[in-house]
Amino acid sequence: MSETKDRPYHHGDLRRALIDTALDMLATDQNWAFTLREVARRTGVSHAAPYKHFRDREMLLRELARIGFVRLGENMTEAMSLGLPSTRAQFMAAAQACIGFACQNPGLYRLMFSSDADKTIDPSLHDAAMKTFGILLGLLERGQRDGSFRPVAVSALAAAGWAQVHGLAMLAISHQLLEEKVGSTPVPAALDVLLDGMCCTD
Amino acid sequence: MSETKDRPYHHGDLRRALIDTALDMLATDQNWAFTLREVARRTGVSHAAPYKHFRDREMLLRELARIGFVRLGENMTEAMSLGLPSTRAQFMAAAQACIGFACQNPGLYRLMFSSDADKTIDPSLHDAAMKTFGILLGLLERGQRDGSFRPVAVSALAAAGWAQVHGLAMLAISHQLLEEKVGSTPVPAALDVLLDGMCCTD
DNA sequence: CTGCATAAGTTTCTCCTGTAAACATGGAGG
DNA sequence: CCTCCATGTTTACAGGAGAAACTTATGCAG
Repeated sequence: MSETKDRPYHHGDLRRALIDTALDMLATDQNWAFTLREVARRTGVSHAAPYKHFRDREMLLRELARIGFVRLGENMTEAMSLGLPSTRAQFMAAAQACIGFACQNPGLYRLMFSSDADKTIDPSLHDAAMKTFGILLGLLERGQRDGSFRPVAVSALAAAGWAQVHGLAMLAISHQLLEEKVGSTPVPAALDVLLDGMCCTD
Repeated sequence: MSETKDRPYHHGDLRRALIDTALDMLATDQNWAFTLREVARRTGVSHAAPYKHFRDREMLLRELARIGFVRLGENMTEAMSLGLPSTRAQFMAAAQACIGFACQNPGLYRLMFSSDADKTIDPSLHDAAMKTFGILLGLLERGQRDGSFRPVAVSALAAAGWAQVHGLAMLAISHQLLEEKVGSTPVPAALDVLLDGMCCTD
C-alpha cells in the first residue's frame, strides 16, 4: 500500500485495468471472441462496471484499436531508427516490423482493421491510424528527396507501399502464405518486388 | 405454384435458401453482425431449422466464404478474358476486379479473410481459396513465359501481387484510402508502382 | 469533524443469441 | 396402406449486451 497503484479508490484505475486485460487476452487467446463480461470477470469487477468507463463494447474496442495503431507506429519508428544505410533498407525494416507486429498480435491487428473499429465514429482513432500511416508517408517523401525512390506521385508510392505491407500482414495472420505457393520467405521476396518498382536503382 | 421453387417438401431447398438469404444480407447490410436466428427469420423458418443443414453457425459462415472465393475467382477470370493486349493489362484488370468485388461485397470479403472462416477446418474452403489464388498464379506464370514479367521466382511475384491486391481491397473497404493521403485514384496508381517492379519493360 | 453530492461498482432485469433435446410431419419405399 | 426418416418446430437453457436501480466510499463544504 504505497506507490504503484494500490487501488486507492473503489478499484483504482479500472479503465486502464480493463484495457490491459483486454489487450492481454487479445494477445494470448489467438483469435478470441471479444466479450465485455469476460474482460470484467478477469479484471475482477462486476460485468456492469465497464459501462462506467465505456459507453458500450465498441467504444472499448475502438480504444484498443487506437492503442494498437500507436504501438504499431512505435514499432515501425523504432525499426526505421536502427541506422540502416539506405532508405530502401529502412522501408524494408519498417514493413517487416509492421508484419511482425501483426503476427505477434493477430487479434489486435485484425481488430484495428475490422468494422468494429469504425474510424468514422472516433476521431482519435482516425487520427491514430492516420498518424501511423504518416510514418510511412514521411519515409517515402524522404526517400524521394534523397533520390532513392522514383519521382512519381508520392501518393502512388504510399498507396502501393501501404497496401503491400497491410496485405502481407493480413495474409500472414490468415495463414495463407503457404510455402508451396509463395516460397519460404514471402515477405522479403514480395517487398523486394515492390521496391524494385519504387526505387530508382534496381 | 409450378416451376421455380414452390417448396415441394417441407421447405424445398432450405440449405440453398439460407445461403441465399445470408449472402443477400451480407451484401445489403454493409457491415452486419451475422446472426443465425435472423437468417432463419428472414428465410421464414424456425430458428432451429438451420441446424439440420449446418452443424453450427461457423459452418454456414465457412460455406459463405467458400462461395465468396468461387465468385471472386469467376470475376477475376472474366476480367482476364476481355482480350486485353498485354499480360500487364490483364493483371491490372484482374486486380481491379478483385478490389471491385470487395467494395461491392465488403461483408463477404471480410468474412472470407476473417478468423471465422478458418481454412484449417474445412478443406473445401481451403481449396476454393487456393484455387482462386491459383488464377493469379497462372497469370503470373504465363506473363513470365511470354517475357512480360521479370524472371525472378514466380512465388515472389505471387506473394507481391496477391498482397498488393488484397491490401488495397482491405484498405478500400475500411475507408482508409483517403484522397488526401493516397491521391484520387489510389488503386491503379498503386498497381502501376507494383507492376513497374514486376515487369521487364517499364 | 460532520455530512452530503457524486463518481465508481454491484445487483437485477430484459432482450437477444447459439445450441441441444424433444416433438411433429409429410413424402418415399416396402 | 403403413412405417421410417429427413426435415421441420417447440421448448429450454446458458451466456452476452446493455439499462436501471441500488450501494459505497471519497472529496469537499460548512
